Amino acid sequence: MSDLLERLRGRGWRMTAQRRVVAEVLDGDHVHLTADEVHARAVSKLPEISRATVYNTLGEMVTLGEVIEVATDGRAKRYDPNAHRPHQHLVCGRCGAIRDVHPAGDPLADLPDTERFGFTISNVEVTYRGVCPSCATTA
Amino acid sequence: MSDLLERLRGRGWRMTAQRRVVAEVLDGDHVHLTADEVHARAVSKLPEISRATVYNTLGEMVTLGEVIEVATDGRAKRYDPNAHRPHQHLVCGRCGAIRDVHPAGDPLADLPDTERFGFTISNVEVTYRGVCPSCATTA
DNA sequence: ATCCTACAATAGACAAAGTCCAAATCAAGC
DNA sequence: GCTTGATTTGGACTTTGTCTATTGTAGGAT
Repeated sequence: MSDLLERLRGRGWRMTAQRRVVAEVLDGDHVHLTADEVHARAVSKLPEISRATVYNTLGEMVTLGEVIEVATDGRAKRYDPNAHRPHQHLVCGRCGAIRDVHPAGDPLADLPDTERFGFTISNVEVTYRGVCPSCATTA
Repeated sequence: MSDLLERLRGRGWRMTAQRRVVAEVLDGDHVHLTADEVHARAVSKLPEISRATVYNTLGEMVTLGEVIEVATDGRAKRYDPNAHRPHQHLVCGRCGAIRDVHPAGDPLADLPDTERFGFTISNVEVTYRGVCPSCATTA
């Protein structure tokens, strides 16, 4: 289960109770928590953990490339532990629900050289926006 | 030149000095200012304009569909006046520069039904990330 | 041209999300 | 079990954005 924790340990990451709890809370599929949500859940397992530590830890996991930061709504950033399976996101504009999706095709190939302005492109983020089934029925 | 202003006027938008200034500041190609940047520029044309008014005005322009809100970095939202020419964004991870780009193909068509989870999808946002030429030379 | 009135602008308090720092604590190698 | 450098902590601070009560004004009516 806890792949994330294993990966981090395997990189010689110094292990502390706080880091373990953050990794446990964040691990899983279709998980896209904000820093505050991570903190709230972490507190229930380790009451004295501070907000600063949660922010630090999430930032380190992002730097290590084990977690991806997604900005789906211009509010709080969300953290996606599924960094090793390339995927995109499908977001409900009403309730904010997020699903991981796997489109066919390669969006990078769709961008002609003339449209690259000399940039060295390293990745592409695709966000599909719409309304989820349960919001759709609630008019 | 000021297409944005024209479009707004044409919709019966009540015109005030403040709204005119915001529209003028925001108009153009490859423009992606934050609300505070818009405010700063607006102040230089109309010193007594307030931050709240800039936020209100930008929000209204978004609601009217004349301006698009883009969240490229999880920090401040940026405002893109180019709402009537469908396009995507190319972002430099170092300096934050943003260019409008026009990829070939339709990313929506790339998402199979089985990956739509019953959502009604209304639009797709593609963000290419990389390093711009001038940041690349500055090692 | 002037008057009305609903809509718009303002200042400033407030809130949410995140960063920074100096001091205290602790994991892990010896 | 020490030592030490990495980690955690709490709280102040910053940035970004929202809300509200009050004042101002655009534009139609007269």
